Amino acid sequence: MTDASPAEASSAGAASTALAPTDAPADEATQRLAAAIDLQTVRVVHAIAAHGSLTAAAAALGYSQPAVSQQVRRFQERTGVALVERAGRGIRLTESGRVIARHARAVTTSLEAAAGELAELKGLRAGRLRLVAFPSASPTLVPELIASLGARHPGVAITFVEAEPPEAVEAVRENRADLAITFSYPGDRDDPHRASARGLAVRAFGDEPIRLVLPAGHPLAGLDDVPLERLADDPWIAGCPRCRGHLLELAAAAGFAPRIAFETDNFVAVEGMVAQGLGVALLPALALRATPRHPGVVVRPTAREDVRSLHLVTAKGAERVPAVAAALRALEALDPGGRAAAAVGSIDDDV
Amino acid sequence: MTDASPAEASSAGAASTALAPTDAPADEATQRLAAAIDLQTVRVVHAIAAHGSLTAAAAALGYSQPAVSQQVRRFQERTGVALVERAGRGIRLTESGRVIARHARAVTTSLEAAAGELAELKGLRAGRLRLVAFPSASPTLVPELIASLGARHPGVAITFVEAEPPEAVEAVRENRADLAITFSYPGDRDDPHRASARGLAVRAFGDEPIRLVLPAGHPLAGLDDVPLERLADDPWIAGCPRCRGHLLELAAAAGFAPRIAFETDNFVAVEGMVAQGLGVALLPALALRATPRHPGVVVRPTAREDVRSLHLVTAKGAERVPAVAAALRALEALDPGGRAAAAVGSIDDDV
DNA sequence: AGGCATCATAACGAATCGGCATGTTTCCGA
DNA sequence: TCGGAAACATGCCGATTCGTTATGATGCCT
Repeated sequence: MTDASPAEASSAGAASTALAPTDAPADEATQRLAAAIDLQTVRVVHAIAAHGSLTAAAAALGYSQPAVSQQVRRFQERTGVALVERAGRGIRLTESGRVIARHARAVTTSLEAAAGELAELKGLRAGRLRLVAFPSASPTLVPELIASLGARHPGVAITFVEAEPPEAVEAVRENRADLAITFSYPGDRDDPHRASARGLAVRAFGDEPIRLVLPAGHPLAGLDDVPLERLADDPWIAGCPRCRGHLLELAAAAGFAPRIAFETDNFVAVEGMVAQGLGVALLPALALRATPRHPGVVVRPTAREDVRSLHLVTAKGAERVPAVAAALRALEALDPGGRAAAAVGSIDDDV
Repeated sequence: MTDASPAEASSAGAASTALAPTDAPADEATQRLAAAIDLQTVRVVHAIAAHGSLTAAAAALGYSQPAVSQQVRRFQERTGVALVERAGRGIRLTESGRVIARHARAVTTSLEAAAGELAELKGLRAGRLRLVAFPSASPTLVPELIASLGARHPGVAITFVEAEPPEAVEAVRENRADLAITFSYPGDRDDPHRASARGLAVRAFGDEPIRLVLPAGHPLAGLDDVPLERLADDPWIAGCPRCRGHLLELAAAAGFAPRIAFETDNFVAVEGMVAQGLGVALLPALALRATPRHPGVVVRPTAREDVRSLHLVTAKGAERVPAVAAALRALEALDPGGRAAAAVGSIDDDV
């Protein structure tokens, strides 16, 4: 029967049934089989199909020959489906084996695509970082972070939204942001990192000095550091609403209640007002670092070296998210509190 | 920052890199990751994505909650890629987790398709059986097998090719056939099941009686069984080439050398010749079963109840191929040697 | 503050896996 | 026809993985 007339007799309906795509909701037998198919079997069968023998497949996979042999045998044992049959001193795939080999490509391709995307994320050639930070970080820390991160990992898409600490923390909690840069005052009554940050990961990010901003001609402008109580009678310009709380606290600690003449959350405006002699102000170092010093003001540390604490807030476990991890590393590399750069008198020497 | 103006700042080239499909030949990192992704993780992540929590995913998969928890943790440990992060008292998928969840569909779909096809094969709603059998089985065993198998498993595509035993065995060996029905004579010199069938699985399929065909008016036509030696002087009609060998052997055993007057491999023609009184013949029972008896002949068993042996030949291990297994079962259910049906005198009562 | 829901951790037993050593079968060449 | 080589099969062992139960930690809600 080499090339003799093949008297073929096909039973009725064979092709139609055999070729019908299985879009029916997997019957029980299918499900049992699907559960029995493990990736190792798929890989092994794929290798066998590609290389033609168990030995060659084993070599290609970096396994020993018996390992492959057993893998195949186990599948047969637990499913009753033979994948190979002996052919001379070698083997060949059965119909079932070829079925698996055929689908193996699709599976491994999908998995490799997934692995590729993961590698992109892990290698930070992809991924995203949704950043939230308080206003005075916007012109300082945030651009520095974005520059540093963008240079090292051009594939990471960074988005930034400005928000005060409570809203920033909430954004992380609600998964609208991956990383929040926040601050808190030592005795903050409603420190968002106390109540509302539970369930989140909060990292200390150093302390940011609080500076006194005085008109250039102020009587105390000559002092190296200024005791707050000596400004008890000066009019005050309060910064952002939250900063105002801090001012009240520091003043109380110094034994007086500040007379707040003006209020604005625009720290550039604060400087302008101080320069005009409308009052004195407390500003965090970062806010001062954002712009060149106004010629009409002088900046002095407070005698107590008051600070506010910076924090990095993420979801718990998010430190393992590559983009977040990279951002955290980049932030640590920055000068967190801005002490060095913001040291009095050397404010302008930007990095 | 609920719906405040989102001052988005995206680092350069983010989108392009992030969205570029990974058609590059998987780099090393990708390969390590691909190897680390196991099916269980994929299933677990898929379930988490679908159900929103580890507990629900565990329930859906039929596992305990810690099992799922650990599965996720192990993946993180061995790849350094976080799949979930805490969110309140629950969890949510990270970017990486969503990547896997997204591809999980493709993977499980492929696997289910494969499982479906395997189930089809296993359940014999699909599959094929390439059958080879010797000529006198063509009108008897083969149609019966096809009918029986086709009725029980309409999805199995059966093809049949007629071939003498040596070619049939070779067809199985060369994977041009899945199942061969063959025969051999007791003392067959070149029994294909001895030398050439090594490496194949050969099953005994019972013995088929050899009948004497005599002209109706032959002097020995009245005997119940005919000693062969009493036909030493009759002219003989030899059947197929291989049958001729058997005839010579049986005659030799009976102590004579048959005078072969005619030769044909067409057993219908043999009967016609015998009816014309041109000689006597030996025919296997199956050949006789194929057609109604010619009125001019009588059929008698030989005194020694000579037989030829039938065999079923498959590739080693092929008995686990569903279609082959079903065919073997169906064949065993048939009356192998055709003894009952082919018993003398009751030849015509077909099943 | 207490109760419930959810996830994390620890410890344990079972199953799986892969390697090595060795046996069996088949092919091939002298 | 008789080794020898090639290929797969098998038995056994140590290591690892996996899933379970029991228990702890945390966060949400009333």
